[in-house]
Amino acid sequence: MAARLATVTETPSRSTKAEQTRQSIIDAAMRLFRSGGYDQATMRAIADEAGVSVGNAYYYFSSKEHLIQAYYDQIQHAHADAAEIPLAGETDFTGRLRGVLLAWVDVAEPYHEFAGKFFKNAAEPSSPLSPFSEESAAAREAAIQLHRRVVDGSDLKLAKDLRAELPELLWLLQMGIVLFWVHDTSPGQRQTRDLVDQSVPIIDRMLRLARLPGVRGVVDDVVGLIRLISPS
Amino acid sequence: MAARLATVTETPSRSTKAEQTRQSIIDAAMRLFRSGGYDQATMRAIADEAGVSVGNAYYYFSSKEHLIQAYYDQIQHAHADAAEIPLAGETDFTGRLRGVLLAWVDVAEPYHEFAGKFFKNAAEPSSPLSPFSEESAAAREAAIQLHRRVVDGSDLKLAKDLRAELPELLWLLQMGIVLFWVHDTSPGQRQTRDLVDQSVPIIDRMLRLARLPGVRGVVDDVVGLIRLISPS
DNA sequence: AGTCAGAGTTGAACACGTTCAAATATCGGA
DNA sequence: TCCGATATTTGAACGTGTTCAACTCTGACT
Repeated sequence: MAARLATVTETPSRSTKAEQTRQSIIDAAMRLFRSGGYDQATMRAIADEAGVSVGNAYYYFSSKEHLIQAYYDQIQHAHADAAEIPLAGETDFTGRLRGVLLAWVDVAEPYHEFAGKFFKNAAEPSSPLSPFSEESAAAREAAIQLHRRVVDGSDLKLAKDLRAELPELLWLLQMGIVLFWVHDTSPGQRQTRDLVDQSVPIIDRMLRLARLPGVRGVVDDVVGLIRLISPS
Repeated sequence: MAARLATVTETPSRSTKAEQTRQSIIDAAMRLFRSGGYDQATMRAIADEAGVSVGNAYYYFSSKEHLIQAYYDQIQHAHADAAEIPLAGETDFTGRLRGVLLAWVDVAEPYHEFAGKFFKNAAEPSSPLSPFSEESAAAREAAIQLHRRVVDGSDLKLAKDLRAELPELLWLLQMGIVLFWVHDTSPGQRQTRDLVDQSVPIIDRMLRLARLPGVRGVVDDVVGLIRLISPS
């Protein structure tokens, strides 16, 4: 920490004292979540680790959940980065989708033990951590945007309105996979990876089927239904 | 409460002191959950209302979650009862499914405010309240059995293996509806009722489609996948 | 009737997330 | 340079779910 002592002449405009405190609290929380899991990372321990008082931590984060949200955002960003690899090198729809979904499993793996506790809080409808909440709108939109790139960069042939709605459907698929993943206790979350491997080709075949005359009507209805229930 | 004093000569074999205490704790919890919502129903308040000490409540229920499970079971039973009406009077598949799903919304309505908090606890994978947990196996099996009756008593024509798996799929549908319902803040949960009304005909049409030659293969794969991931 | 192991019961104590009145630090303007 | 308003920081205190050593009661056996 001694190495951190400020080169005083540097303009402090970009990192005021307050910003430093805020960041040190996030950093301390990260360290404790990683090393000791969720239960060890009490607000008192986080404050201690950051070298501030409990009340001060609450000055910057109005609840423990808001502090955890930083963790959540970090996974999102790491996923977006990791997803670049399959998105850059693939044009096949199944390859792109599989790549993006498995990238999430890879990125999230270190957080798996922690995820159960996170998930618990995220499940409460009134929680800002809920994937359907107002506060998560930005993160949700970013995730949907990622799936839009999966679709747009692929050679998939689809009806216009289904193509427009597909990213949101793929996001719902991802939520389902996350739900499974949270409950997956197999080493390395192998079962979730198997689920992805098996789901993707099925999705692909269903989408091809959607062009059949008899099927098309039902698909339109499903799209209409999703549009009805999706948060927006 | 004075009216409760025991007619002493009665054989106490069926309700020992312990059983009475246990029941009075459940009853007190029910009363407080109903009147004051989840936050008011602290373990101390429950114990007070039941006329026992906090520690005693924990002697019978190893956590607040286990106490809540009694609540959960009560909804299940009420749903099973309410579902008898549509199950007795309908042979049309859509009518039966719609009736059973709406019966759930009706039965669960008084618990809606409470459900968010319950849901939060149920979401944690390690929680006994999780619908996928070991402890919930009995309740889960009962719910699937209910959907088996929806299918068996209907005039639905289906391939054998899909028919065998359909109750479990319908249970998953119900879990999805519950997820939506928890987030549904519309008065009387009207949006959830609309969702049921619109979903059921779509499900019906999809099942009819499943007999088409080109579609059948995908359906088989989906069934295989569900079989892979379902808890059992 | 007397005994005693175990069931049942108690309430103080613990650690947690959170709040808040009070203390202190910061910084632009006189 | 000093002032005052505002931003930041403190730690004791609250109510929560949960634990536990100690206590009382019950009922089966001598």
